[in-house]
Amino acid sequence: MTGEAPTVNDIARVAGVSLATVDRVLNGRPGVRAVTIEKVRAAIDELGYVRDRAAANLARGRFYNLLFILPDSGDEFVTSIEQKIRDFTRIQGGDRTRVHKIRVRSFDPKEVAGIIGRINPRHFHGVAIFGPETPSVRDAIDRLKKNGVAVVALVSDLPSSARDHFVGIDNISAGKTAGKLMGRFLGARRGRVVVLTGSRLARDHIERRLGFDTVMQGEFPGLHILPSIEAPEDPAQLRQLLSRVFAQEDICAVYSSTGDNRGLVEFLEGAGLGESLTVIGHELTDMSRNALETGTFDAVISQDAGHLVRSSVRLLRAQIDAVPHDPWQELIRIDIFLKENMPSLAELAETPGIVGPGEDDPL
Amino acid sequence: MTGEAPTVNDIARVAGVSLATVDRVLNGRPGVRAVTIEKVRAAIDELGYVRDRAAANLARGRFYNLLFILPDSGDEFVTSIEQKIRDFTRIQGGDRTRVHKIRVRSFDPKEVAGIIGRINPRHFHGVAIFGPETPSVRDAIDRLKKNGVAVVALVSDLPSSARDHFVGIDNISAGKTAGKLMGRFLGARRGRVVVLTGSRLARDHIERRLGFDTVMQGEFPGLHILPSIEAPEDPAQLRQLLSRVFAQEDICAVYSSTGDNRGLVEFLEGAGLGESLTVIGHELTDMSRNALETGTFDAVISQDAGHLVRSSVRLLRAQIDAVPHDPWQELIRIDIFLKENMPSLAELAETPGIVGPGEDDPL
DNA sequence: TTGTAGGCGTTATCAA
DNA sequence: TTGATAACGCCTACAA
Repeated sequence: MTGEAPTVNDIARVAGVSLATVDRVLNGRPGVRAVTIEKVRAAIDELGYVRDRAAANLARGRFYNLLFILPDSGDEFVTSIEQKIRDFTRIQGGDRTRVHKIRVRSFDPKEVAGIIGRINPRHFHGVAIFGPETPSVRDAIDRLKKNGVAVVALVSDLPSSARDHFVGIDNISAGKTAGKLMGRFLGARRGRVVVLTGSRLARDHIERRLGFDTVMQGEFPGLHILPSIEAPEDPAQLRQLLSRVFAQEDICAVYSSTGDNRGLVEFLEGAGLGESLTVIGHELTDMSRNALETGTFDAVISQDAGHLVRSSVRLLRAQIDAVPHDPWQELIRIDIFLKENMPSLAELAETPGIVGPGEDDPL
Repeated sequence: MTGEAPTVNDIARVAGVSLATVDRVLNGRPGVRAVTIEKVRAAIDELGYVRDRAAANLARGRFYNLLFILPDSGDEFVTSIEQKIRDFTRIQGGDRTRVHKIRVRSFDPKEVAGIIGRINPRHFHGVAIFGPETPSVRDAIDRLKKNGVAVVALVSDLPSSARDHFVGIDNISAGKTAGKLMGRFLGARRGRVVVLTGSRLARDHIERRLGFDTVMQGEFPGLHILPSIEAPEDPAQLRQLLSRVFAQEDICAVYSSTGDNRGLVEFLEGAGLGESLTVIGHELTDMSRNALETGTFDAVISQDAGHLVRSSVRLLRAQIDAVPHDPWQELIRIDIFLKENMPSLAELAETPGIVGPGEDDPL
């Protein structure tokens, strides 16, 4: 039951060949007779051999150099992704994975394509891209892939490209979820609904709006959805804009599909509007967490930034090594947070916490 | 930038000592002069050394033998945890971690304590326990801990014991979440609410009920919560019982705090009641997923079984190695699923999927 | 108190 | 087509 795991040596012995031959079979290298391959195979099956990947990486001297390309905005959500990349490095440091990041002028297709084009395939083995879906970006990704670099699209999918995976949520469903929740929360109430979208040239916001509208029109015809407002990134500008919008009568709800909640929350709390309206935002950030706490927000639709980062890393590594992954683990969930189920920071404080390499123990 | 990572050899060279001395300092072993320790420390800092834990484990020949103790019920939720343990083994096989599991007569304190007491600390380095909180269980855990075995409480906390961590959700908050959602979904409607609880002698169900009641009484006084019904595990029995309960007038909602939705869903669909009632259940299982799809369930409060398993394993390993963990990653979220944000099986099918050790490549 | 040498499981470089 | 043999980064006898 506790018997030590079989190793290549065991296989070699059982198959009556040398280590080198076993290795050739294991790694599908040429120069082995079919008969010999069969002998080795048989031994592998018989012993139930499973390769020790850590030892393999050690011997190979393999390092995983990964790059995250993120939009260069002050957006709370993007900032939290950056933070999680740092956390990852701190915790997982020393597992032969190095994660770098670069910020690119907010969804500027030329810039993004340029950066991708300049990636040295000998240096970076995998890239996670949070960027716009344009022909130039697509072509740059396809060239990267041709050069053997693993690629995942982050947050906003790039389905027309050759990216290996998409790491993020289905934004149409996220929009539908927001819509359903809003409709049910409002119940029999009728009125106008303000919708705020991001200024990004990205699929994610368009898709959220689409999903939201689908549900609202289909299931809650009593609510009147106003035309989308493209939210400026500067919180102060947004506040001004909102005060004009709220001059209208009969507004009963707000749906913000952006990942930046600063301007909206500041406006609502300043105007004392939060309590009376049904407000649903995106991404659990400091601002939205607070807004849930005070009752300004009724719900937040979110995707876990830490999960996005770790999932990207795992998928890139799996792609590089051509090994399988667990799709359930990599599926990013569309989180719904109410005040009641919001993960509290206090909860985390009770645990040992993320400690650095320790004064006397650089593990 | 890509410079190879520093190794013990580099430290030895820079500090002007031997590998063995470096190792002694790294592992805090005795027999090194303070001056030497300082030299080594300095070299470590200077080079920014981070230990390669995989190599360390390889050298040590370390294996992690972990044991999951689960209640022996046909419960869908427990079954899904078992499944995730198998998935973990399949995917993570070969990372020097062996996960075993044992089923214990459903929440029988004597049995559980007996099993825990019989664990050989030389064989198992870590144990995850999903069991009842009784003095005998607590004492058995405390003895285990004294023998140097890492212990986590799974799903249902054992706070009075010496367990190292709790892996699961805050069930009071989960109950509150269900209550809030139900209250808001019902809006102005009034009526009676049926509550189903598990037959387990466990904290989790008591806590859920507590949280649920708190919110209902505090925020939705128009709803009348009926006394809890302890649901029998046999679906057929539960159906019978429910048909008697539903003879009452004016029932507008059902909250089931169990993780087994078979009997309830079968009853509701059989009686054609799903659509008109507001129904909230726990745990995303085949049954509840289906019930969301058809509209029988309005929402499901859940905790990710895969996350529970992986988190337990990571925490046990971190405890065994005395290394830090990422509390954000280990925090189990209280998931809310509506039909709209339910992870679909189809979504997973598009990916490569969990493949076995492959015919020609036992990686 | 310190150092040397060998080994963990795998891969890679030779030579046979 | 095969097999010795030396790495990889770390740990652990045992020797000095």
